[in-house]
Amino acid sequence: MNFTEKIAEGVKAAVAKLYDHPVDLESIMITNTRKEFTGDYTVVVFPFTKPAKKKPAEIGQELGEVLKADLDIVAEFNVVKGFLNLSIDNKYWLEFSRKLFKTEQLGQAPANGKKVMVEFSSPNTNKPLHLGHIRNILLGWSCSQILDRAGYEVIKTQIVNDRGIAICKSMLAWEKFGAGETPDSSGIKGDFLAGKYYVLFEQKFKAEYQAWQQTDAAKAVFAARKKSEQSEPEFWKDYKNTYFNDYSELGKEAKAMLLKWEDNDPAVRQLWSTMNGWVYDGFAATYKALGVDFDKLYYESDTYLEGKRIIADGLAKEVFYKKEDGSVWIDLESAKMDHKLVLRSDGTSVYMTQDIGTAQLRSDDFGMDKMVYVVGDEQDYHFKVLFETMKRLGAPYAKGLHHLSYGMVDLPTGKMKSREGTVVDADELIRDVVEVARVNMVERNEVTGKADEDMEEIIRRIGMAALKYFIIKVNPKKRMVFNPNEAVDIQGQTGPYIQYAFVRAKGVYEKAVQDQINLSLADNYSTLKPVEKELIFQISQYPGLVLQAAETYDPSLIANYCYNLARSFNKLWHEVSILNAEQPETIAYRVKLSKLMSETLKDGMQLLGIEMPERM
RNA sequence: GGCUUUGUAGCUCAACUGGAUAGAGCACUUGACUACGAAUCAAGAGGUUACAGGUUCGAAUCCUGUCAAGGUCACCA
Repeated sequence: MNFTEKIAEGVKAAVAKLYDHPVDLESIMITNTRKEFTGDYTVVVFPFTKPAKKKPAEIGQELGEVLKADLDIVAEFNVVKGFLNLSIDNKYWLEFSRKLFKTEQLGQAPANGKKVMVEFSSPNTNKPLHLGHIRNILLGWSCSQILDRAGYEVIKTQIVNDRGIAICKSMLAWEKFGAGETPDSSGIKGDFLAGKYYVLFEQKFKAEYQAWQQTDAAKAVFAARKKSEQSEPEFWKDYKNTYFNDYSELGKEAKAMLLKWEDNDPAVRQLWSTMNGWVYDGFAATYKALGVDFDKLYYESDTYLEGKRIIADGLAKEVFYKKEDGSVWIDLESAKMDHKLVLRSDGTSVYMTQDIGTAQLRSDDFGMDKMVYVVGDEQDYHFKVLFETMKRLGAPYAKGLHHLSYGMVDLPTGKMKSREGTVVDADELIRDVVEVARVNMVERNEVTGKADEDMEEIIRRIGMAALKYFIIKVNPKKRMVFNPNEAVDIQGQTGPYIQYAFVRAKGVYEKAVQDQINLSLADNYSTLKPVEKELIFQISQYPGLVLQAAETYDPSLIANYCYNLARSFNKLWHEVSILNAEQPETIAYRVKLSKLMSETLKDGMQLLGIEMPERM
């Protein structure tokens, strides 16, 4: 048992003894003592003022005396206002740390027999990945690592939005204007090439739309607008989709292509799989650079039919209802939501249809207990509706569905907008951060004069750590600001800072092994300085933190923890000497402590998808 | 407009889920390198936690209202 639990038990017994009052363990508030006070743990005594009918300070004094007498771990206590600060006997800290030294995999929870599926990335196949995807991918990857460590069997997946009008736009533009260009012939990465034609389509469409606005037909449409106060530019902006669907030549062609696709037209299907193939190759390269992979991919083109089948079933079970025009809806008013369309009047599927089908297919494949969707917060409502719908359909995993909703990544100038060309490309960003790491490394090497063939990998790890840590340290639900023009920090609360603490600690341990220092002498160490205790204390928090991060789906907890741990170690580093300590048992103890610290850091950072360099 | 999320130092973020004097980093000022590595450490300055009420021993955190920013309310995905 850990100290907190022992103290809680002690407080429970003491309150019963002193005030004849039962308290349950969960309601006892025990916090870590703030560093401006002496002590390790603090019991908040305010809750006991009612049953005890005494002043907080008095209760604290009485409780403290009983705890000191009854609990051998409590060495000293002091009372400040309503706070009872307890100091744990050094003896127990030492005993505790020796236990930690022997632990194999700190933080690895035993398997809980449950399966969880984590869906992340899920890009459209008409353009390359950007900064927003990076946040998504890092969150999803990190979450799956954390859940794995918390004892779940994890399946990493994504839904590839490989069909629909968007990809048809790219295909059409390529067919009309591409002149047979391929990634090989042009040297352009596949996802960028598809993106190029998507943009080209939008440009051609925009030109067509603007020309049309001058026609008499358009003028009649504008004159007949409902909101008479609306200005012409505003109206045309709102009208764009209607124009695309009802008037546009290009729109007509794109939609015709979509219909051919749905009819399995061989030529269209051929072009579709060719262009998607280019895109997948491009994505694969980006995923590799980010160090992530997936266990199973789902393609929208495969799942939308399953969705339609489930809608038909649900219609029979009266989960859904059909309107006169043939469209199918679900009434969620009893759950304080609206009516939502699940199937168009022409029988074709919508977004919701596909998600319903995908969920069912996944359950058929894996029988998961939980599923986490890593998707931006603009889709909060969509997932509320989806989860409620799955519940009503009676899916056994419905209550295990979770939307890991995260805020957008903003630029200092505001939102990223593809139309304004402010989208930060993922590949480019990765190249840039590694380049910053390289420049720094070169500067350092001019001083130290060391360089070798492993350097390239070390530089890559440092650059990626800087980028990943910057993004993952922010609480997912908050919007975050990223300035691509400023180099990603490598000093202070950053990935490289944590890597540096790791490299130091690891270096000390390796040197100790090389010098054949007798590490078993650590058992004789008995003094224990505050900086050492602080480190043990923090390391002891790690397993609980992993579980908390898993429960809250929040990798930023781990990120902030790693920083604090690294900071404590750096502090210790400056305050005391490790290999040059006076007593052999002190050296041995500190070496072991450094090793434990470095292993914990490495593990924590691995959960964030950040690799540690051997040297820096 | 309805619903919803977020407002914390100049900037980027914390705050153990209601606990003590709201903490870090960057930037700024000042000290500490003969490598157990200074990508570090120590110190200084920087705050009416958007605003106004309320709840209680105690509020950045919970409730109400106001203001600001974002999202959403498609037979788009």
